[in-house]
Amino acid sequence: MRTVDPEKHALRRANIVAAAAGEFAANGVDGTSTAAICRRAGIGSGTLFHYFPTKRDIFHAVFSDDFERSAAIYEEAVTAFRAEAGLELLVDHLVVSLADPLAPGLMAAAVLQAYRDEEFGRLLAGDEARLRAALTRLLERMAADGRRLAFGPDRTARWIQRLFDASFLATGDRDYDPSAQATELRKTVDWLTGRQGS
Amino acid sequence: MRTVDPEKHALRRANIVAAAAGEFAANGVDGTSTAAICRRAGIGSGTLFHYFPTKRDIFHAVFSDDFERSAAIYEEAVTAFRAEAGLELLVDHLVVSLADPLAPGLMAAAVLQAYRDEEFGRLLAGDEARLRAALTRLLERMAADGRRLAFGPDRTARWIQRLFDASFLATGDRDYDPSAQATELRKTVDWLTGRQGS
DNA sequence: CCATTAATAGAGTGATTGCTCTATTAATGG
DNA sequence: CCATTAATAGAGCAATCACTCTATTAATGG
Repeated sequence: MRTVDPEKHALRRANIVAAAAGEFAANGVDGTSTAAICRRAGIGSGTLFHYFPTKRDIFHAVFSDDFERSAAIYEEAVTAFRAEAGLELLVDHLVVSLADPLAPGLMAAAVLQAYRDEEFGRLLAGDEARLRAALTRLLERMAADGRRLAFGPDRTARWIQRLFDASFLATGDRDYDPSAQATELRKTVDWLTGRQGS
Repeated sequence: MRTVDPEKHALRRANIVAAAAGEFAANGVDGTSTAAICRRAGIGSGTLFHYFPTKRDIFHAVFSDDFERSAAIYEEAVTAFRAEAGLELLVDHLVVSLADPLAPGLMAAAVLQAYRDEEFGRLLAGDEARLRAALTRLLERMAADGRRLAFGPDRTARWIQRLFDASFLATGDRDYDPSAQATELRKTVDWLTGRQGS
């Protein structure tokens, strides 16, 4: 008999996913050929389809791997003792993910895919909903503590999300300035959440 | 001899562009086949390529037609007597274009295309730059009139743009509420531009 | 050290792609 | 009413696509 080493298998799988992410970010789902993924990953097509049944499944994997990690952070933020600390945890997480150079391309590819691929749409909506739920719960607590939010907790949560969505898109700009962006992002979030300051 | 009627020609061309826009918004550039455009426009492939040399050119036309109309509005806004009125004109224009149901799909398609198609990248960057220049000039005048902007004029202009970019993406959501969205958008712009109020 | 089977490569396949070419129709000017 | 040519359709083509199939290698457990 020969058994499968789950650790080695996961590693090889992750290597393919990483190569695919680069291609998808640059060319979108339909613009990426399975041959291009193979070339970048340094494998043959037989190997690729040994790990994933279809190209679509590779695309799903790129995101669901990431969403799992994010869900853990959302959970942690909600259970924070101070609501402010929880919000800060979420904002930090988002600011960090802004640093990923693949982010704008992957985001654009995801928007298009969500239209045509119902399963992927649900995947994406799930992550959005989890983040919004976490933000909303924290904002509700802050409002109860006397913070004057710009809008209701749920709508303010949406705006924070939207702000980051927009920033993801902006990271593709040639003159994008990460540190100025992060500072301004935090200041805007502060305004949305009614934090005192200049 | 037989001459070409420029008006009829433009009309037929516009019909193809409209059909193509719908396909591109739903499936992206690579996900849209020229056959699909023909089907939707109700024409044969021979006709399609009689009006446009390549699929890429059709995609460019979808945007450059729109950018021309926008450029005229930017121009009008900058030459407004009161800077506030000019800004309002721009915001109104953006809010109106948010109503286009194709907006989020086209935006996603555009982001991906900009990576791989240098000419299109310049086209897109040109419109962005024109809008930002108009916003910046108006904000500079407002700052000189005593308005206290959230950031410098140029960076505030960027944030206004980004806010709308984010809203374009949001219009794809199932529970998108246009009127609440517009109200909140204006309130956020008011904050960014230091307008007094609640 | 052998049986088993996971891992891999790459040639091959039918379907689809963007686009060309040819033929036909119909509108215009004289 | 005819010559000219814009407008249109659709068959056809080389290239590319996602994916399958077969063969080979190499790692594991007994």
